[in-house]
Amino acid sequence: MNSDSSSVSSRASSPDMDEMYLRDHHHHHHHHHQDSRLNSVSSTQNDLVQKMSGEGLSRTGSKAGGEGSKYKIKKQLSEQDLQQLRLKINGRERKRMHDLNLAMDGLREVMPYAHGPSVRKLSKIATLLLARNYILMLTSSLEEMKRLVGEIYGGHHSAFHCSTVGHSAGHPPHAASAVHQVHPILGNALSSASTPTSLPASLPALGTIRPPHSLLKTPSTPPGLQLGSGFQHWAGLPCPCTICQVPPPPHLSALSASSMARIAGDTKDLLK
DNA sequence: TAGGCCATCTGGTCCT
DNA sequence: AGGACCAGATGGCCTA
Repeated sequence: MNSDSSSVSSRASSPDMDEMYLRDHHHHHHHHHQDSRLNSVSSTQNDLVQKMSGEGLSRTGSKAGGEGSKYKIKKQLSEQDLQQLRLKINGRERKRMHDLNLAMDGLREVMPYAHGPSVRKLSKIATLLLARNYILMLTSSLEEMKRLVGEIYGGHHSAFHCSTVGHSAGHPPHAASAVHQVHPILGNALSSASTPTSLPASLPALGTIRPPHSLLKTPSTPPGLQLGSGFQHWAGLPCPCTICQVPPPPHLSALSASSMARIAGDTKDLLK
């Protein structure tokens, strides 16, 4: 869907909008709302009043148009200055959003789903959900790897290692298994991205995946997902001990690959 | 045509 | 004061 009307300045209006505005708003009116708004900021105060009173506009309209005090306050500035300021602010905001979209593209690039010209780009919300689940999957894979490595080298070292370095010492006993519980249902969470109401039911154990918007708006990680000191260790400095430097056995790689394939496969639901 | 996704504008708020 | 961040509103584009 967004393959061409992508987030990064693929819109016809993005990069040199300021110039366009600067040129256009003096000459003719566009039917686009952006232009009309700019006009309202600029010299055509009549247009402003008309547009504000015409329809129940948002707070944008009601505020500026309601009493006109804004104009009185800002009248100290010349209208040219006001317009320049608006353009400057708009340009900054535009750039900010473009940078955000660039970061989103960068995230898409590293996500395990099929890339290609024929594949529709993940939506933003789908990208974020997939990234989250991908991280969970990697975390669980890491936990599993640690567990298997511990089995290979015997429980003593494993226990000693973990308690010494603090990988899982701070975890409640179920912490790792909780992550493991996520693993089989990552796909459900992914495939449910477009139907967010089904998400909580699909993850009863954690109860962490919420409808997209509340998920995105919630900065704090739910208790069930807090990865604790162990995760910080693994995600940060490399562990100096020998266990952490043992390469994962081949069957673990296969496991990761299959998981990735599953996630990538589920992505198709998001790409519908 | 309805709904999803998006870019943009805009004013408010917070931070430096 | 100026910039960053945020959320609401709006309209365009695309797809089912």
